[in-house]
Amino acid sequence: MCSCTYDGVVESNGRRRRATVKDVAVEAGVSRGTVSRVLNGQPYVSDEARKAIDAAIAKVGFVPNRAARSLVMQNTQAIGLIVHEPHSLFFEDPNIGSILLGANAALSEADYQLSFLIADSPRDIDRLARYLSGGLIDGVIIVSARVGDPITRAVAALDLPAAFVGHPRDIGDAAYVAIDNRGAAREITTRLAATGRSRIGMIASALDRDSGSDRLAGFVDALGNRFDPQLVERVPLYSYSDGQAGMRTLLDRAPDIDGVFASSDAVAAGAMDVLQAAGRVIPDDVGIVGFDDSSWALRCDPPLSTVHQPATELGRAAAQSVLRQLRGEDPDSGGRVLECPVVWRASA
Amino acid sequence: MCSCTYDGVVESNGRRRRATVKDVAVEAGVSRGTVSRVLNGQPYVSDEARKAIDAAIAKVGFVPNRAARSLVMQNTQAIGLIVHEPHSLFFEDPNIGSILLGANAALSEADYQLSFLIADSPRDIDRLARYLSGGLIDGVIIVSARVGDPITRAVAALDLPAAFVGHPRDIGDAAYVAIDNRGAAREITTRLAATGRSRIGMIASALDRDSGSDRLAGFVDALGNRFDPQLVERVPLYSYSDGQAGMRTLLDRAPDIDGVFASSDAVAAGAMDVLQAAGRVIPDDVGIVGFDDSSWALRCDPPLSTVHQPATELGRAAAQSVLRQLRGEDPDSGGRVLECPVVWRASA
DNA sequence: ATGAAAGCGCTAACAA
DNA sequence: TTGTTAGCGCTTTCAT
Repeated sequence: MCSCTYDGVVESNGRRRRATVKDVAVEAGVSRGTVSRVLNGQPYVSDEARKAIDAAIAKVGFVPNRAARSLVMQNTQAIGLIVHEPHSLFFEDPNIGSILLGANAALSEADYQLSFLIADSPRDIDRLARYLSGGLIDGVIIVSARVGDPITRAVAALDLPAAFVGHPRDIGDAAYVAIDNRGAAREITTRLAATGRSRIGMIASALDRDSGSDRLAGFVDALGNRFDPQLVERVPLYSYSDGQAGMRTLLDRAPDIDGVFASSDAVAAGAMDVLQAAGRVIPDDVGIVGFDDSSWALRCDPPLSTVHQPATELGRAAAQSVLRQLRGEDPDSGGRVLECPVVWRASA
Repeated sequence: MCSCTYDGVVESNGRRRRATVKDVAVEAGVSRGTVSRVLNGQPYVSDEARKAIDAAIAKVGFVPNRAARSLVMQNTQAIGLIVHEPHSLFFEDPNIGSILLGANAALSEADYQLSFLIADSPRDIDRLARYLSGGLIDGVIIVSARVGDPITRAVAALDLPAAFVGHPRDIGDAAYVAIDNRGAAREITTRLAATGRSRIGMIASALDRDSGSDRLAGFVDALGNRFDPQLVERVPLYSYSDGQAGMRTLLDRAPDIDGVFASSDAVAAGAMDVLQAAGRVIPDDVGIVGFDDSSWALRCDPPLSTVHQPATELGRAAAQSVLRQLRGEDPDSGGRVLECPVVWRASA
């Protein structure tokens, strides 16, 4: 139960008004400077004054005006998180929620407010650029940027403290937190091959992003000279329906396929449904693995072998990187790469 | 391609600094007042001055400081959207993304920034209350509040312009935008019954929220005296796994069940998987319907009959309500209830 | 049509 | 230890 009163102060004309430092000062019988010192936990305040001020704050229900403080401090204690995902797609991405939560947790500890900013239309991007440069935000976390992203450019132009989740190639030496998509893809493909498969294909998505192209590269790495380009099908999105479509094509082109690396769990789920509808038994006839370790993986039957993404940690680390930059600490010297273990289940 | 330069202004000591109205004024050879008038599109500015100022703005790369403007205007052109969902659960809710997008679209048109605020822990709620009262936000949209929610109380205490998505019973005459959960539940249950089912059960979730209890009430309405309490199973969440659990219990208790109203599509998907695993054929042996018309519905096999929620519209309408309140227009006289048509597919 | 000047609420430098 | 004062960058009277 919160006992806070947001009473404000009654003016001579009878209207209520939000209390200001001045009201507190008058009520406590001290100066505004002293009130400010208490507010900011600075030393050189007598116990007596501090007590009087605390009482006065409670009495008039004072809450500092952040805009005023921002104006003088040149900071806002708020950090933006931009997801540059087209349209409503970002809710299909199982990681974004966790990234958001991880970032929020880290910022919350440092008493920063997370502001989730949506870039849903060109107009949004414009407004966003203005917002970023308007000084309402001290730093920014950028998720799922592409190479050549206008948001990336705007942030660079503003040199706003920023951290990327993922690693587009054109962010210079900006901070980023990523996973080793290529290494993980290589590892899970190798394991899939080790289950005795000889005709392994891939449904590759989102090749315009580092995550997508890296997963494909890892797949190629793992197969080495056994790699057959015929067994790779490219689709636009990490989605269930693109998984279905990709699998249909692959099945047409190579009915003898006995292993599939799907670029995400959602893609794997779509592929699995198509395979099963075509009478294939998983994992007996075809082994299949995904990527993300999202809720899709457990909904599959049999449950999906996949790569676990530390999404919460990605968000948390990105937030911490921004906070560190804000404190003027070492700029993380580039980026951090987080572990993403393979989770082996029954689908392969 | 954006030609904006965020150059700022070079100081005597050589360091770059963000340009201010004063810099623009000097550059254009006018006063700050005139610059401000141009910035705010006010009349009584000569074409000559306006042209000089526009040029100066471009030259020095001026972007207004929102904090300063907020301080004097007492508003921020930003509106918060609070989702009070425990933990990471809010990304499981298929509607929240659309609500977010709808709200963003409406606010974007009015040149407001949407700030998505997360209430993930008690500490968050505290910080949130401070944030709301800190004047960084002009109004707020509140999603999935429960009765007695501390956020609701804080907002009421601040009398911040607010609109609820959904209709908790204790929000007084605050604005809200909702669907008629009870009516829709009644309608879809009636239709399910009309397919010739005689032993119809329900998996009821989230009874601590208006949406959950209303759906149950509608179910009871529809069945009238044919209602059998034995056929209702209560589970905590609108989730796939709670759907599975609920269906197992129901199947144990009433093996002759031939119709199921699941309180959400995710619940229905869980229930459907359990039914099929138990050898029931859908819709021949058991008819099943859901609620939400989310991506779950199409992922089911056979696809799910369900109630379409106009989630985007809910977000948009809530945003518009807040904007109207901000403009001092009629406070919407309580709430709006949006249509939610039944979508009939193959599962029943 | 425009300039000068007074604040919005807060912090910080300087005096005392 | 405390009070005084000068801004932060902007808008907005009130003169002119």
